[in-house]
Amino acid sequence: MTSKELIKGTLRVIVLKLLSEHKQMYGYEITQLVKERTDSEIELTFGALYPTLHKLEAEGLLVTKTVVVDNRARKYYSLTSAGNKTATGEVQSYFDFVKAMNLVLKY
Amino acid sequence: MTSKELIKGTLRVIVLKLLSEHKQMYGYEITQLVKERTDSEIELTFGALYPTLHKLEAEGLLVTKTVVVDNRARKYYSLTSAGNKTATGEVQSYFDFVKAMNLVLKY
DNA sequence: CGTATTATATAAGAAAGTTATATATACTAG
DNA sequence: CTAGTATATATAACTTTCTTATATAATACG
Repeated sequence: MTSKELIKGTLRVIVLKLLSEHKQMYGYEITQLVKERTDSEIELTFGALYPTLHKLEAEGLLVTKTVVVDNRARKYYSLTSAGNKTATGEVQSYFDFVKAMNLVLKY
Repeated sequence: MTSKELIKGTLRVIVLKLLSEHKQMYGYEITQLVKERTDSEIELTFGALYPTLHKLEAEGLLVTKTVVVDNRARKYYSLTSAGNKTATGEVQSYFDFVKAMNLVLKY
């Protein structure tokens, strides 16, 4: 994982986007998908991921459902309709921000 | 200014890059150049900028020079050679991170 | 039987922002 | 002539967000 500090502010967007793609995901699954897609360049930590998920839940953007799989409790997170709208908006904001950054850094 | 939270982690890169382009810049000038280049999408706050500049100074990446212009003290910041090397590296890391983010978000 | 992998979660601490505040000059508009 | 805007630097209090450490527990592999 190259840049640890750059993840600041983007964790929320990552989570919203992945949950908008999948009907439901559990925490560990989210970290593994990010790791897989980025060839280990971005590795989410649980200490950052769970507070983010809990905050999204508190905001009413996602709901949870606990299921027992292989004798282990697994907690699934899925976006509400408000969560899906927010996801679309925040992904757009992220790309707008990257465009703005390009204007600053391209010289 | 659209996305306030996304600036987290990128302020340092912005400052390093702008200072690597210009022999010297003062704080206000940095905020104005960012605002100008991004058509006001990114507006740096002084409460974030000055601590960042002071941290870079403490790390030996920049040096300061105070000059009086129009009866007002103006503090110029300029990168050391170590600062220039760091700037190149951190700008590269930023772009690598954006590429990784694209891999996560492009689906 | 110990280590790695899978799996969730909290707590303490650090880092990096935001917002508010203080200070001060110069220019512009009413 | 004075109130507001622009120029200019800086600190302090506070909040958010992330890192690191810790606790817990089952399964699989060797």
